[in-house]
Amino acid sequence: MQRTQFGEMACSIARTLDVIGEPWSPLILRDVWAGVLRFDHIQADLGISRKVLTERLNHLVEQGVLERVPYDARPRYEYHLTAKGTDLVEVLMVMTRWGDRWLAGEAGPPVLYRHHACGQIAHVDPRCSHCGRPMHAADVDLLPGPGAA
Amino acid sequence: MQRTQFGEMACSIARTLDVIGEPWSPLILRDVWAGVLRFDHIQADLGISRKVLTERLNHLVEQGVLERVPYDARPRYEYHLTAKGTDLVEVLMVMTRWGDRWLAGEAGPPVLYRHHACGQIAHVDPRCSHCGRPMHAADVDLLPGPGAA
DNA sequence: CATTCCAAGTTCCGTAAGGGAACCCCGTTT
DNA sequence: AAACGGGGTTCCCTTACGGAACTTGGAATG
Repeated sequence: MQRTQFGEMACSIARTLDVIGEPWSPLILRDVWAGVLRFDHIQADLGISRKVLTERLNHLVEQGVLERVPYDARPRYEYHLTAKGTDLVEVLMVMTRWGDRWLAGEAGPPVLYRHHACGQIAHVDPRCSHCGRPMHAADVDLLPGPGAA
Repeated sequence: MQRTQFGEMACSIARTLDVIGEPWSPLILRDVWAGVLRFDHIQADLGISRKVLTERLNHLVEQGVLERVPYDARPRYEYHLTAKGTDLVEVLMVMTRWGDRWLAGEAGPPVLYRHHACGQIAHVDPRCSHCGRPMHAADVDLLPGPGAA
């Protein structure tokens, strides 16, 4: 929806919302990450209207998060994650962690992550890039950076 | 906007979007996290319409992410993060990381995080809760969990 | 050669949600 | 008694979503 443009704000959260802030965009990325790559498959999996799916895919391609890749001599296309898009999946992984913890209820998480490096079922844990210790909301101060308005 | 309800899907991402998927919600959380706690202050800071701000705040309170706290004998209220909401800020921190990396450009990040534990300027780094090594999009397999549909 | 098939969109319409400005309520200050 | 100020509510207009039907372009079928 988003009549207001967030991209101009001096805030990386707002700018990120300009890319994936519309409803459906994160779920489209999730599908592509999980291997649901084609228009009709995504449409059926999500139950999204074809019109809106077209808009979202075009936007995500314009933003460099997805790329449109032919998979046949006929005009047939798949959507793949770019490096920029793959990086964005970390946001989804943290959302998954939160939903698992606060919304899954008795049934438990719908999806589990198995970490390649250790082979264990695990979840993502935010840590400090400098010292490696946990880095949660209360563990940081916010300071103006070089790109501050 | 979101006529489609995501909350019923067997997906923690979709369920999380039901809480903070509408436009503005993440920015409202950001403001509260950063200490902008009152209706008029949030409204002025974001430039959001008062009507939509009322709706979003009510929704976030209903979802248990914010709480409405009186700060005066007069009917005056602030919004504070609950434990559930504080946990959700981790999603914002990862969004910040992504926006800083891919969208900030020459000017650099608008905001810096200083980690209390080490005192250094740093960013959040997703790691495996089991082995502590990096955990990015390509480092996991997705498996059906106990709450799968 | 004409018909059917299919993926991938595009078009159209009705409805619901956002934007903006004005208004309201209620306790306080002057 | 009048003005003030925070925290909303109401109204109208415009835009975006949902859904279904239609289109396009190349293959496969008969």
